[in-house]
Amino acid sequence: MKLNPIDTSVTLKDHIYNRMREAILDMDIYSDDVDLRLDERGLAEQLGVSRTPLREVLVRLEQEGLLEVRPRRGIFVQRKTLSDILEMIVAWAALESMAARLACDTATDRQIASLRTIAMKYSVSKSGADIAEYSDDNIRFHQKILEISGCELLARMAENLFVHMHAVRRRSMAEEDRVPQSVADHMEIIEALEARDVDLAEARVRDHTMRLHDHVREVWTRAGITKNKGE
Amino acid sequence: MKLNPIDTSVTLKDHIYNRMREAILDMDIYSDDVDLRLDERGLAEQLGVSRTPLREVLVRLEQEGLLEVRPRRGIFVQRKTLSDILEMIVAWAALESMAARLACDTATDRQIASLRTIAMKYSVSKSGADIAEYSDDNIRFHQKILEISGCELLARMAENLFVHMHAVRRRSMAEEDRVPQSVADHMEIIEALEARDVDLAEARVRDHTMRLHDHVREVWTRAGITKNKGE
DNA sequence: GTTCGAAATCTGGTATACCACGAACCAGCA
DNA sequence: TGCTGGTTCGTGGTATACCAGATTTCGAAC
Repeated sequence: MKLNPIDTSVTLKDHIYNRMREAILDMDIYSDDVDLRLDERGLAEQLGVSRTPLREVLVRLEQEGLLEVRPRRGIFVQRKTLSDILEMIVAWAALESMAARLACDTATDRQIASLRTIAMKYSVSKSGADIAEYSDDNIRFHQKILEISGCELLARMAENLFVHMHAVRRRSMAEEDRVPQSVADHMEIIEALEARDVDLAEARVRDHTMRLHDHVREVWTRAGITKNKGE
Repeated sequence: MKLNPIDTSVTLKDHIYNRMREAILDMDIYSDDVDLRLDERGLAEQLGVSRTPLREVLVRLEQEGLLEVRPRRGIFVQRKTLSDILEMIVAWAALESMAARLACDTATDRQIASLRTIAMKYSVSKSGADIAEYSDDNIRFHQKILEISGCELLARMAENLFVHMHAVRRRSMAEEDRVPQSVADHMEIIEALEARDVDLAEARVRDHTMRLHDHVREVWTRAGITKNKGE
């Protein structure tokens, strides 16, 4: 007989955190008619827990930049401004380009090969693939680079940034016509990694991400979203 | 008569946070005989507050990597492993080298000149200056680069990393003989920025920080601190 | 009809009490 | 003496109650 230890470390707080995070990310926070205000007591009741653990979760979500707690005023889901988004992409580029450098030195051939598996998926079937699916694989590709860098901190920090990209996607960040370019970029990145060319790999990763940066700025600005409140 | 509005947004929690953070950073967490365990009730009593706001602060400090809360076990100040420290320096290098790129494009001549002010201070009087003081100015120099990049997020993320460098300093990270090299590096960085040479500035910032990385690895390893528990 | 202000009410902030898990201790047995 | 199992105590986790600032509402005065 064999028993696996039951995981008692998963506390109520963790469940609340996951639920809340999920719920927030699922919100269409840029729609005109959403209510960004959250009712602490109401949430606690919905979740069937008291305010105390909920509040600790809120503190955490606030630090991650998903919420804003205004004392005596209310708790609000944070709308990212264009400027916020752009800064996050810059930081992302910084982290991932460094990861590419490290990967050149430390990643195994097998690990680099695993990138191909992800990237190839769409070089062949890109025609019928829908954007959402590509977007997921795209993120996965970038996460993989961070992973094979061997630097967990870089990966973790980038992960926190990726979270906020969910909302951006809704605003038509990834149009269909960008997919071929993106796929091509990925291939070039892989080649640089395979060649163990530190500077080239860094540059290609950075440029790739910064292209997204410029694109987002273009699209959002064109859509007239320049004000700070989102729209 | 003019009255500034009293800042009601500074809540009790903020005070607790500052106190706690200060106290933790002041601890010599690598000494053999320190007690890394914190008593929640005891702290609350010392601070003269109840456990509730304290706990929210603890959640925050945990997320910042200063504490570790083990359910039903206790709250512990986190000792950074050598590997943790090295990863933080890598991430720092990533963020700051990107900041240098941005600064080349966007910083004003005046802003770059302000770097000289900080850097020069020790090129002339480095003889009698004590390490702690240099270390502070060193951090200030790097913060300034992040600041003039114009990207607040980069600066904020780096700031979170710098926090953890306090403890590192205690472990003789900044020996006297490294100061001249450091000062020289700073000057070269400034020159690259003045020349608006994006790639060169990035490389010099990165290399400078990675030299620290290698140095720390050297020193800690030589001291026999390879185990995960600190020592 | 408009404006001003007081009171009711809603919100997050804080304090307190209770609960469940874990660790340490101790008694009883082999 | 050494091991086992149960009890106790200490810890963090959770629930609840109360507090104070902020907002809203509504009525009285103009």
